Amino acid sequence: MSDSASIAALDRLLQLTVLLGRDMDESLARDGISRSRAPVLWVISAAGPRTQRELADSLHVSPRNITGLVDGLVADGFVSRQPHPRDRRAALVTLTHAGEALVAKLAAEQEQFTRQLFGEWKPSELAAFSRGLDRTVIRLQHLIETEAS
Amino acid sequence: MSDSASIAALDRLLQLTVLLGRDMDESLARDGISRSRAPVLWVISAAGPRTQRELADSLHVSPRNITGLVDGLVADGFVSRQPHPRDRRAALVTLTHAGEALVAKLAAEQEQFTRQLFGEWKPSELAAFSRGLDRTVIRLQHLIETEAS
DNA sequence: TATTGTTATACTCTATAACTATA
DNA sequence: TATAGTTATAGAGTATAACAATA
Repeated sequence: MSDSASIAALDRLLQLTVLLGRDMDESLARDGISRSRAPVLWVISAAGPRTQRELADSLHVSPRNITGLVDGLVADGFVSRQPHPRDRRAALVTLTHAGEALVAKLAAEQEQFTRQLFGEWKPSELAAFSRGLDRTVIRLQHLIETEAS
Repeated sequence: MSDSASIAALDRLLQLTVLLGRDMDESLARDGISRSRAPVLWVISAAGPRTQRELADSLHVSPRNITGLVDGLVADGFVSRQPHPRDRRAALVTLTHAGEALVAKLAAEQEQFTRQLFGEWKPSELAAFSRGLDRTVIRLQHLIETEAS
């Protein structure tokens, strides 16, 4: 039955989601940040200083929520609100030195985690797995879009 | 570089985790339950009536947290607290008829979701992907255990 | 003494709605 | 008028600590 094989695959995927979430939470907690706040840093690190509206759109959360996340990051010294050069309503959320250092640390830890997770795999195995992940992501995005409409 | 291929694989895995979480949240919300409460039903459905202590251990959350989750499930009519036959301190959290119906509905939806996600895959592709998931879960469980010690 | 589950308390994350300052 | 971000308010989920009832 190909059906039961699919169900087993999804079960494992969901299990993996839970384990990955738990591991990430603990790892991030050791670095003094949470799973909700970390993506704020990643977006700014990748795209440069952003307004809170842009962050809210990128992360698919409400503007009010971003206010709270940024408040926390400011209190912990990882970002600062800089005046927007052309719009006095908006603030540009910008990485501090500590924020940049944290992003670098998170990236290094993620690299080490990757090595622990996939280091012993044969290239052909990794390639097949990656193709599977690709297809699943694409399929899932399509499902979400068609559901939303 | 096999290294960059691993990093790309983990990136996709994390992306998949986010998408899967979002989709699950919405799907569960339509059924009138949350991502924190649903696993309570799954455990009871699979293993029979459980004490709150057992649920807390199974789900790796605090007993206090289980009190709140069960309170919500009781209020929504999906479970009831039955007296424990041999321990008057404990209560056995038990599925109601509505709870059993909900679990059946969730299982059916998950099956349909599986078909949408993997239905068009070739058996060989699915098998390779599943093996990859298996290995990743096992490796991750091992990492978590060694970290904890 | 130890365990079960509660009350007390507190924090994070999330949302909607009303409001202020600016565009 | 419209937009950016705030205050006000509310609710879910999470945790620790102190406590009552029972083992």
